[in-house]
Amino acid sequence: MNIGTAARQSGLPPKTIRYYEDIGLLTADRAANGYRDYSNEDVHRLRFVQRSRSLGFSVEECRQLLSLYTDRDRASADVKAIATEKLGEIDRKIAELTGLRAMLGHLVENCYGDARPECPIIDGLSDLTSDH
Amino acid sequence: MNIGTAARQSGLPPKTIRYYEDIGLLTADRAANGYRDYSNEDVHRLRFVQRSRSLGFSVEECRQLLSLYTDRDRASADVKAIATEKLGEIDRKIAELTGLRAMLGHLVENCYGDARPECPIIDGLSDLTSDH
DNA sequence: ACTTGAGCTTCCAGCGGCTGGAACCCCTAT
DNA sequence: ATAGGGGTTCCAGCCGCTGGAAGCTCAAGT
Repeated sequence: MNIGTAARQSGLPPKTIRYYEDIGLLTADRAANGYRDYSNEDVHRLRFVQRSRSLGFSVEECRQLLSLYTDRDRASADVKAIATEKLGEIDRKIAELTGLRAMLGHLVENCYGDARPECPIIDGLSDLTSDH
Repeated sequence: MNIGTAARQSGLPPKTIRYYEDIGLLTADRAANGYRDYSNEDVHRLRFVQRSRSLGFSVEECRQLLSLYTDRDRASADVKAIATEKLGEIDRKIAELTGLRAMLGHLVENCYGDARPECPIIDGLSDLTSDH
């Protein structure tokens, strides 16, 4: 199967698949004409990476997960450790964004948003400690 | 005031301040010896950018906000429009992360995390549609 | 048989937002 | 005089792609 088909089936753009090969994440066979040739198993791995990426794993983490995915004898604890760590990161990001949201939301709420120059948002960005 | 002092007072690393000057976000005077020379007003602007960045505004948005900040006659509606748009982005990000958190959390919860190779996380990454 | 157009190949460059490092200059204290 | 801790420039690299150019190959239509 050519890269375009593999792309459609995995949900990854061809460019990205080539990039993954470039960085040694996933390799593919080559057909006689030099085209990359993907097996169904290759497509499974591509989908696996696509999903892992969309769940917030970095490419390096995907590399680890992929080797755990391939190693049928790995301990589930190894996988869980990576996933749990990522869960913590996601939680931290959510907390951070929630804090930002509260702060920015507060500023926006207090801004009349009319033609006048008085603007609590600008004032707030100038000095977040004071009361707006 | 030298760049190091401005850095300490604004909360931005000197490298970042030079970078901002490079991309034309904030310029500084030069002293006779060629050193950048920051006024208190410059430091205010640096802090303003630092805060805007930390609230999730892109550098380009900071450029807009900065010109609104500098323009004492601007309408607060202009500022509010940018901030409200950003608020929407933050909300979308939070929603996305919350979804990820739920999915990954579900996978992690169902994984024993022991020495056995059975692993719902790996299975889930292989095929998110099936039941784990 | 020839052309067209889609799809494949490689390689190089650039995005955003810094950050590290090299090589050099300047200022102050000892 | 010298040592250090500033400052200056410029170039390169991080991550994870993405766009584009130039050139192949293949299948379909005329």
